[in-house]
Amino acid sequence: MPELPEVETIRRGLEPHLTGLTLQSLAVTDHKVLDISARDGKLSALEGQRIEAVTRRGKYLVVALERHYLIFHLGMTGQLTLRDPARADAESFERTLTGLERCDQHAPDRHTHVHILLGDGRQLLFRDIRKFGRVYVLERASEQLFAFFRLHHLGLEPFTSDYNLRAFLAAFRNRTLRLKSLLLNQAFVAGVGNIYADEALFEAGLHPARKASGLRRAEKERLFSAIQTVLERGIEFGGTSFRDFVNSEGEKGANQEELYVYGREGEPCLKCQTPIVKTVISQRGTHFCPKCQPRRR
DNA sequence: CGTTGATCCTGGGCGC
DNA sequence: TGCGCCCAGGATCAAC
Repeated sequence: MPELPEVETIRRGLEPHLTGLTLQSLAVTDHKVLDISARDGKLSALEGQRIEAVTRRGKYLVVALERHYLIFHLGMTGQLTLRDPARADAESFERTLTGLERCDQHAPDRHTHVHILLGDGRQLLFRDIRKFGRVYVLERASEQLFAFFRLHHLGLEPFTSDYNLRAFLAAFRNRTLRLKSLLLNQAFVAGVGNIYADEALFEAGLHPARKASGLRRAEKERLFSAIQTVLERGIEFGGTSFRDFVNSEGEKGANQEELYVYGREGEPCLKCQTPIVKTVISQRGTHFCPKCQPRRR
């Protein structure tokens, strides 16, 4: 679920609340989600540090403390929510709602693996049903973050000067795989996952099974723009909530209503009415319009 | 070096 | 109602 637009939505939700607050205490209840290098007691060193910034690179969310970085990757089902125990609906997660009552907060449950208590009494909770998510702790020395991103093979970062046509074209070098696989590779463009890969290929009018090596320059240029377009739209609509994604307030996004191909198998293409086709490419469900995205150019 | 496929988890939906 | 099976938005690493 959480691809760049979802992580950015969470980041924007957290940043104004977290910046300036103190991380009072941190408890990890399932150490599987904790990166091995952080399991040696480095955690207590975080307590008492002030939160200076909340940033993002690809699908990684970075909380910059005074002397450390606390990094979250949400995997497939990860959720990072801000909870105010003093709020009226704080406990409603655990009881039956009636009438117009709403519950936008997640009370901790058996899937909540990291509990962070903040200086103002609120909590930052990391919850992840499938446990594919990870939490990393780095010392905040120069180059540490850069090395972390290099270790995780992160490629071009959309919406930065990093993401320019020259670099994009260069990233096609020695690539023979299919377009869908290329887009899922974080070493190509960081932050694109299964949903936005399908949407970007539709936006660019490119068949997902075409080889990266077979694209003309004009087609690469279309893909370059399309990736930005679909990510931008995803952020604008607050992320895509198919199953698990919620923002930092526990609310669903609206981008699932704006998708052209993902999850629309058999439904008419919104541009040409041709039924959307679903196949499997590199073990991932792949959706496309056979008419708008022809196999041969 | 690039690419492919298996694998880590849990829960929901579906068919029987 | 219950059970088994398949599916799910990600990243890594062994093997080719």
